[in-house]
Amino acid sequence: MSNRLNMESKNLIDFLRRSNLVSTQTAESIAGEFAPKKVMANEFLLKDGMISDEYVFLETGFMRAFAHDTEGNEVTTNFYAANQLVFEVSSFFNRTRSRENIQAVDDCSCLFITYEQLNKLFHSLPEFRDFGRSVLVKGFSALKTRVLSMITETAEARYEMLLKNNPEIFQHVPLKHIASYLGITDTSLSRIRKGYAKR
Amino acid sequence: MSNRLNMESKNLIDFLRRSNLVSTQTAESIAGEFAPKKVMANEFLLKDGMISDEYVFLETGFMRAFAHDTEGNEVTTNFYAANQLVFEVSSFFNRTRSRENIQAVDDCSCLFITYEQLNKLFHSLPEFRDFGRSVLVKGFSALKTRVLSMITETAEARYEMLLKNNPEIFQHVPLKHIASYLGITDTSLSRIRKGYAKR
DNA sequence: TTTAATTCTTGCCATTTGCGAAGAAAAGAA
DNA sequence: TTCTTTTCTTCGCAAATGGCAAGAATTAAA
Repeated sequence: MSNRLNMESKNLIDFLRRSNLVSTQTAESIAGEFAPKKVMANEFLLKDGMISDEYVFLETGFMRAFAHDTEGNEVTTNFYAANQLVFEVSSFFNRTRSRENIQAVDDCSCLFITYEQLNKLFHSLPEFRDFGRSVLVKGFSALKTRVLSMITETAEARYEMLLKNNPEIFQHVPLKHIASYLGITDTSLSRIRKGYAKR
Repeated sequence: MSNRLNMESKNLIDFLRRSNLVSTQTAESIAGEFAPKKVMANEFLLKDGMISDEYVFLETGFMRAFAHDTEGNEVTTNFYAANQLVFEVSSFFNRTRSRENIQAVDDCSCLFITYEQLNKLFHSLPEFRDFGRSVLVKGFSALKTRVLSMITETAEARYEMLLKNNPEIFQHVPLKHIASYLGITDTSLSRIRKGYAKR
């Protein structure tokens, strides 16, 4: 394997290592299976109706996932910053058509493996299985937190949380996408930002 | 293994089989590891602050999961009917303290294995690994759908969906629990049921 | 640079939902 | 059955949010 490829994999190796579920050596051999891939701004990593076949690590760039509601409006379901995994769990693991789109916001450089490769690695590397499970569980847990905040917090509180915890999102996407992610209209978000609820 | 135990496991075996991921033989040997357990009405299968150590199959009865919001109000996060798995993903797999409670609504009879047993089975039975992954992925996907419906649908539409798809819930728990699950107050739910939005 | 498209803000008004409280209804306990 | 507790409904009012539309601001394209 070329030195250059090693350099490219460094972030992925670190990402694998940080889980504390895989050894350095295993992390390196896992990362060695990943192939590079560029996605230019506005291009789609996944289109609804397609079956996702790529388990993607985002090295640089920024992505957004969205679905369409019954009236055809875009509803943002997720944002992805660098050094994160980007894939649609349901389509990828169930081999079903995705209901979501994943689009590059900026030019992105990625590393990916296919479903088949992932399963081979799961089969041969118990550590990677644990890692894969951990990814799912963490995502699950984050989603639960999100449901809870949708139920118990006001839109204003959810906005402030997002601003505090994920300020980078605001540097990459228009407010209307953030609004739909928060479950409100762009009008409401504008009012919230204005601080019209001053007391 | 006693005949009686086999009888008790029948629903679990069917449940495992229906995934199409495990053979009948494997399903039987998996089910053989499960131990029975009763949870009387109002008792807790899991209390917040505890670390969940049981992967539970609910044979008969009905359960409810709930968390507390910042003001201490109960927020229902899930309902569990018979022939379903009942466990808190995050606490169980991450070995962390649960933020949720799971309480028996009626007298329940369950079958369960521990975290350790589950991992042993995962290690020795690839088919069961696939099953376990499928359970996680399905739950993940259902949660996503829920978030989307919270964002794109009115409380009335969410109520009608729940009534249509999960009518059994209404036979087991008071409306206030259903209200908090839908993300509204019991007052609002009452108005929606009244049909005040008649047109 | 000029034009066009997109995004963001604002105002008006309607709708949805919440809050607190009171009473009715139902369920559970004595 | 009678009493007590819980649940459910209803009311008046306030707050949050949406829909529509117009214009301002920003960004992209020509």
